[in-house]
Amino acid sequence: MVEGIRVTGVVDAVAEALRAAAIGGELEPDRPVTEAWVAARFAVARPSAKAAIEKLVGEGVLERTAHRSARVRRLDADAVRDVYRTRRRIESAAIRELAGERRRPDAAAEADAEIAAHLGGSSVDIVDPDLRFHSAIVDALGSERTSRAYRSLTEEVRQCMAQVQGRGLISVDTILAEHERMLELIAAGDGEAAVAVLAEHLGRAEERLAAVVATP
Amino acid sequence: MVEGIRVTGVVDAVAEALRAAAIGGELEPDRPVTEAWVAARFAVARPSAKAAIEKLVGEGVLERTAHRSARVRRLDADAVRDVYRTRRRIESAAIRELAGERRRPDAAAEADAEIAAHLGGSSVDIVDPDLRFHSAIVDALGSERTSRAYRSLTEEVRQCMAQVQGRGLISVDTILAEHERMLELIAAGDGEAAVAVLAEHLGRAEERLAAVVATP
DNA sequence: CTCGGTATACTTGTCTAACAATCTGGAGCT
DNA sequence: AGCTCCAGATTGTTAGACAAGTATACCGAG
Repeated sequence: MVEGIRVTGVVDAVAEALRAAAIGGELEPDRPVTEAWVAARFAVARPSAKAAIEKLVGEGVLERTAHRSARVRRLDADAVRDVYRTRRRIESAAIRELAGERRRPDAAAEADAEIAAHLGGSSVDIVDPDLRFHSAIVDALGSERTSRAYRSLTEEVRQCMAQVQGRGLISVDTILAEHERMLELIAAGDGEAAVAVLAEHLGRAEERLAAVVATP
Repeated sequence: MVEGIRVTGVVDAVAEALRAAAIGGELEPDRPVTEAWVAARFAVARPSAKAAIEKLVGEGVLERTAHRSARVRRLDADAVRDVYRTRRRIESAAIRELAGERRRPDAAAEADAEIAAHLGGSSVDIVDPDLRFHSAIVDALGSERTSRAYRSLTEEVRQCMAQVQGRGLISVDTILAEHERMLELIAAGDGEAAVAVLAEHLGRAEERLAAVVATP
């Protein structure tokens, strides 16, 4: 049995631990994740391990074909591009709506403050607050379904970051400057300009990551 | 065992049949869907029924709390609004991109032709081609993740249609006219105007459905 | 008559055990 | 060398069992 408090159940606990291992990079891609291995690793029965694996397959964290072992999905350049373009679509819509009401998302500003604390440091440390900034913009819409769609994208980004291990990142200064510019434009009601900054912001990250992912 | 060809497996077949029953309205909301009932209904073992139910819970078709029976989710006015606003966000982004390249989605025009065949008929018959029209616009982006996000929304719309049973629908003429206007504007490269038509188009449907769902 | 606590029935959660179906990789043969 | 076939490994499915939790019905007290 897995350690810790059992709020939900064995299957969810195992799924959570497995997800953390997958997006954290502890499980390298293409390594088979068999039901037996998961069962032994977390000391649960095989059906429980199976259920946890199937849950993650449903979420897209793992991939599997019939009668084959599951494996951590390896993101290629096309997948990275698709993730970032979908991010841009959702986030652009959010920005336009927020700018239309001149509504500045406070949670995004707080995430920016955390990024500012790492000025001059490594960009790896700001992956989390950066994603929190972008998620805050989307969450400001108060739309359960829009946020859910965006969340699955951020998890893929996190997994991608673990895969490239800090290569191809953009300087903290640039990220922070563009974030603040976007917030200013939203507060000023200029949605189109804010969307343009976002397109530049995400487009550059897309290019960098796609290039790095393609060259191991 | 469920009838038909087993391409994938028992669990997927049962899940598919259950999903069809849920979004088709055969399973009314709030009616408990127990594992034992599903197992008996499709002549499978309880673990298989359990897996199928959990798959649908993961997709959001069914909802369940611990140790309680699963049930078909009942959509309320807030849920309908959230679905339609999220649809608008994704579809607006798609329209802007397509209009930017003056790229007219052919599959959407084909769906419109099918709608035209029902002119003067009941709006219930065009639910499918109407959703196909909108999906075609999104699918024209060629983005796996964007399409997947939109697909889950269309399934919720379908379920909602089964729930309201044809009340509060909009005339076929109006729908078709707005569809064709959107395609024209996309081909002309006027994305903003096309988005405005879409907002009107979906906004009206949102209001109608939300009102109908709220009054049983 | 109403309220509250208990007990029971129902449902899900988890595990053990087993066998069938299928895929992979290598041994052996041509 | 290339192909075939077999054995091992892994998943797919089922059966049965017991534990754990929730909701509801029932009964007694006020």
